[in-house]
Amino acid sequence: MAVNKVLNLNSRERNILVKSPLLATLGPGSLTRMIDLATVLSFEARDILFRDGDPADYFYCVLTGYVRLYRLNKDGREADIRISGSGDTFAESLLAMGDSYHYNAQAAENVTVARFDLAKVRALAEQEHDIARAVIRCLSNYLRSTMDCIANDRLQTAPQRVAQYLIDNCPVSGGAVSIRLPFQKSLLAGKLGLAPEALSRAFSTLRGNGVTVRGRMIQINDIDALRQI
Amino acid sequence: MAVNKVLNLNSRERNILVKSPLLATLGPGSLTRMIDLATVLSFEARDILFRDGDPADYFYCVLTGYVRLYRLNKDGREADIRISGSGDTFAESLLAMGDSYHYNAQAAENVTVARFDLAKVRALAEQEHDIARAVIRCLSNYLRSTMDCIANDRLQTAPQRVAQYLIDNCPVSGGAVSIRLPFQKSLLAGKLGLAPEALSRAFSTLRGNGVTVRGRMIQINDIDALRQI
DNA sequence: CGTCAATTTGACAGTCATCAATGCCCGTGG
DNA sequence: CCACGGGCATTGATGACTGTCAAATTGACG
Repeated sequence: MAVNKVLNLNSRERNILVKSPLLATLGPGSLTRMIDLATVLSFEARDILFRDGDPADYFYCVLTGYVRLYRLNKDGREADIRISGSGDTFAESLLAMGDSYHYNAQAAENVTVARFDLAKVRALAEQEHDIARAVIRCLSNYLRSTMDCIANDRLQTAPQRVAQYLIDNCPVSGGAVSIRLPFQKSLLAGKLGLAPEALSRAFSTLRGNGVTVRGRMIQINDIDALRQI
Repeated sequence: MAVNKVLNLNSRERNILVKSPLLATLGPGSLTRMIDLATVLSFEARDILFRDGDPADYFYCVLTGYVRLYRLNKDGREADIRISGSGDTFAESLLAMGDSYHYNAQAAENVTVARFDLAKVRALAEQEHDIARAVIRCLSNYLRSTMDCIANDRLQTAPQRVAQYLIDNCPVSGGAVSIRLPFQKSLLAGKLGLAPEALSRAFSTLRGNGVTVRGRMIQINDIDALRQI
């Protein structure tokens, strides 16, 4: 498994990295030092980056594709915790503490990631204020969105979660739009805490609210109508 | 509402604060400066500390009692996001960004909290490495436990969640134990993402696994039996 | 255009929320 | 210390929602 190659950091990848939330706010010196620490890896769809409980020496930043973070119960059933896309970091919370991963990470499709040595970044953050500040920002953002996720899980039904997702990912604020899902529906289902069948039925329900689905393309007649669900 | 008095920091409160995750690792200088920033407030049961959307100038650390963080859907239904107890901080993620709260905070019982000015702590964290490091630690811990919460919500049934809670809060690792719940069952229900009735029924189910409930006292015949659920 | 995987649809069961009624605990005041 | 009251917790009945399994259909991609 986990066929991956170490690659050189090409300009496109470097560009994504520089714009990622973790690095975007750094000064020139810190930025260079961080980029020098980065190793680019590529994984094929379904490859496992690491498993729950594995000893942890690295954290990651997604460059292209999507990585699925999930956990298993003892029956082997999977539950997604987060879907990380371009620019997102994961396992960064190990910068503070901990020597093993607390969830599984799997490439949802062909993926390239930047890998950072935890100990080296930890040391760097001790020296450079702006790196510590950036880490705090990232953690705060993820904490906030994770808390949002709990609230959504506990308050909203399947159609409401899907409507919410569409609203949150609309380029415009009102009227009619078309969206193209950036990944498979089964991945979206997991992200929303649903079985794929439940996502499909939620879309069916939303058809009555002016939502048309054809493959990955989704047409929305009236965004404001979705807010009322 | 929100009847509260500003109090001086007495020695017991100071002691709790010094042992809290946020302050426990600080050096003498930073510790003093942080404590000097703290204002102690007290709230009565059901008082609202702040509401979702309120402009935010402070974050908090619980000294005594429990504070409920929750959000509302548009029908007015509530969902708990976290229950903060002694030593726990909340709204600390606003140290990085944001000028308003993202959830409601309510005293679950009579409560005393330490309040910190966000801007001042932000400035302090810029100067003192150990404060930034402590903030990173706190955020990492909360992020981890919040991700755990999502996984538990999505993977476990009500009796499993309750069993998990009992296991996590057992002073010993095996055999028979008695636990006293630190708060009302309705609060535990919310913490576990359940309606109070569902918690009650989960306890009924666990009776078949050697769990006896009388008021806040819970007797467990065999902890290892709970792990098998 | 064909093949395989992804998605949809149907049928069903299980879990949990909700509402209502009853019983119990806990803190209050005597 | 005991009695009392009000809120908390339990229990029953019911329904909504979603997970699961299986089969049919569609879509993606070579």
